[in-house]
Amino acid sequence: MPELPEVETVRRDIDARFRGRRIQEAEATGVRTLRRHGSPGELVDRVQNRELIGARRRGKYLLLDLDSGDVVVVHLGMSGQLLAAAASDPPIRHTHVALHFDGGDELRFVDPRTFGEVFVSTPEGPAGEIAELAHLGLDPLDAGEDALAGALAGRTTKLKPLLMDQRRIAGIGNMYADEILFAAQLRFDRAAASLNPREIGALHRSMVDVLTEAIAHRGSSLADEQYRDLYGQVGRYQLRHRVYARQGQPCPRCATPVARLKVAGRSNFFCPKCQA
DNA sequence: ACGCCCGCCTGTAAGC
DNA sequence: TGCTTACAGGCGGGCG
Repeated sequence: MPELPEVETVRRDIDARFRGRRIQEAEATGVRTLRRHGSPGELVDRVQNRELIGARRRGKYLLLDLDSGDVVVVHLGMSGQLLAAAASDPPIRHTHVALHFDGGDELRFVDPRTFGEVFVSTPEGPAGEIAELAHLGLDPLDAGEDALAGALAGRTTKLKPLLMDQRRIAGIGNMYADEILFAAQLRFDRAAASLNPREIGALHRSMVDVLTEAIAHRGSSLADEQYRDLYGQVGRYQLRHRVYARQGQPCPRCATPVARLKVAGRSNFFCPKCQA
């Protein structure tokens, strides 16, 4: 599922390919994808004849800045893809939005499971805050160790749910949470407030290292997942996963079989020996 | 106010 | 072999 590294990979590719180009025409057909709008036509009206001036990221959200000041906000959800296509390419099933750029190519939002969404927003205030994203917490790549310690302090929740709580830290999902916790040698069900300073340091270092490495390898694509980059290519970081979806395989640190434990219907992968 | 759980959704794969 | 069922999980909302 697309998390921070996948969204960042797509962001960089969109910025490189479409920045400075004008959206000549837009098609929006996915009612559920455009659920924040009264009708899909609202999005069409606000993006047509606008120039894309850059792509930013906030957590797992992709922000496409237009020359009107509006921002097209995209969340890939579980199965969303943003794909560059030529106008002559055949249509793809589950395409909910298509932006046709000058020069003939297009950007398609494809999402079978429709957990993702697309909407246009007008930033507010001097900082350009997007009201719909105001709930998002720290970006893991910007936050220092002190900020992470602050997010953990006094929390009664367990460590992994906190890492995945977008209001605290924005961009980490189930897959990278497990990889980060393995790197930090911490169990998913540790009480968040129980970490000592050394453990907080390890968690911070692991969070930055894992996410940075994953971006460098263009994200993770798994067999049962849908992630593809802007050009339809899979990522490579799944080849470096150490615990996620690797139950029964040897821990790369101590060779103990990786465990899988379902809690509240969600899978947790970890080394029962290395992580405490 | 916070923690926790459910339902949304469809392609894939396991199971009978 | 073919059909049914379980599973994957981010997020919003409801509940306690």
